[in-house]
Amino acid sequence: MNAKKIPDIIVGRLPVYLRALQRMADMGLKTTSSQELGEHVGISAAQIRKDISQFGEFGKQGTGYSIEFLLDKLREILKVDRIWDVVVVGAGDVGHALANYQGFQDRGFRVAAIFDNDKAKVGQKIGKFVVEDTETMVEKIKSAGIKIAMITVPASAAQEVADKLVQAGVRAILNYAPISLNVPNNVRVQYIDPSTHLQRMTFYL
Amino acid sequence: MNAKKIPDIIVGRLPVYLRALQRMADMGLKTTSSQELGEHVGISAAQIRKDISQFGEFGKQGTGYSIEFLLDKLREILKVDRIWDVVVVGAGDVGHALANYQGFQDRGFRVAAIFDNDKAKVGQKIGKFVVEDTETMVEKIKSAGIKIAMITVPASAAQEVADKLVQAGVRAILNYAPISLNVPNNVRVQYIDPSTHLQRMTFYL
DNA sequence: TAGATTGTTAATCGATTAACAATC
DNA sequence: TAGATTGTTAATCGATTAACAATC
Repeated sequence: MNAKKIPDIIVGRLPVYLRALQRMADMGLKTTSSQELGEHVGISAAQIRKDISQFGEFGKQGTGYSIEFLLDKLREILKVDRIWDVVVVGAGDVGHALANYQGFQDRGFRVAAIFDNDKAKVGQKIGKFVVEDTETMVEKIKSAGIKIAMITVPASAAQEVADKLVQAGVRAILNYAPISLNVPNNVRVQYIDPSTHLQRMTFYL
Repeated sequence: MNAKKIPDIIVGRLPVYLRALQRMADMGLKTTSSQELGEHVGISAAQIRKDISQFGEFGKQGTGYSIEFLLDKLREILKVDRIWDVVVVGAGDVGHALANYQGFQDRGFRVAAIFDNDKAKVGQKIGKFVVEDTETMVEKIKSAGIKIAMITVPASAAQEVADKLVQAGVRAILNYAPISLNVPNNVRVQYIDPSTHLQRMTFYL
């Protein structure tokens, strides 16, 4: 489908462009240039043009890019021109925050369920969700065809949860547990670990 | 101090090595090799040796690296051989989760205060913290000499908060608001946006 | 000693930037 | 038309990998 192989690093920048364009659209802007978009996201104009041109000729010489058109194209490329169901595993503070998070709206995602293995938590209400038992998780994910999960359990349990998710057919994992996960090649993992992110900056202090 | 300029991309991998080594130490292991460490974090052995060798000769031919020794060195390099005070701005669900987060322990950080501009939230208790008024923030950060902040306010308020933080002397910002921040060159920003992270993976689904 | 593994060099690979013809 | 900005090429820059002498 994608003629040439798109480098990972380019795919990684597209959501940033998408977010900035969405913001411009919200502000009522109609068109932008690689120059202007670059200033917003801190990336050179040349690189933005190169990145976007991997997927087609979406701009016009002299006038730049139609924001709405480019938004549509980027959503299509990133496959967020639809709504993906996502499950949360772990009903602690982070799981709680994610279940209530309004920021998935309009970005292509919707929390579908939240699981925990603690019987004391199972059955509890979190926002509009009822915490479900991890024991039923694989079956539920399989039958619902869910492909995306977020792990918010302690590090000690994270690999085990990841194994179950993979078994259930999940293909993309957002991991909040502070540990590197071992998954098959066809499964993607993204890591969110505040301490790790902070440690990337203390070097420069 | 650092003889040659260390590339950003290398600095970014060090916290991942640190985390894996900490885990190995917790498991009671004494030594490791670039090979073994690489398998844990999904990075080639050659790259790990190259990265580490930027800072000194920390290994021994034939036997590899002493985990404790390498931990000490990495903590020193990343400047997390001390405890950094960090402030949280925004007392919503994410701010709440961060204020209670146990994962900063032993990673070099400690939440020192949490601020919000909503008078209804000011004075409320969150774990062991009392939410403080954003109006007092700049003064407090300055007098405490705090250099690190986490922003968990809505996107619409994030740039304004960032400006205040910079004014207060903050040099490292972990931004949970879904927006690119504009800050001076001497201030670092790391971004945590679950939707953006998820969108990096949907491309491959 | 024999085996293992580092630190480093050189080769390869990939990403970014600069520049500009094409064209709206 | 004149001015602006794209898409693309070639040049540059930087990162990764492979290989191996050094040595524990």
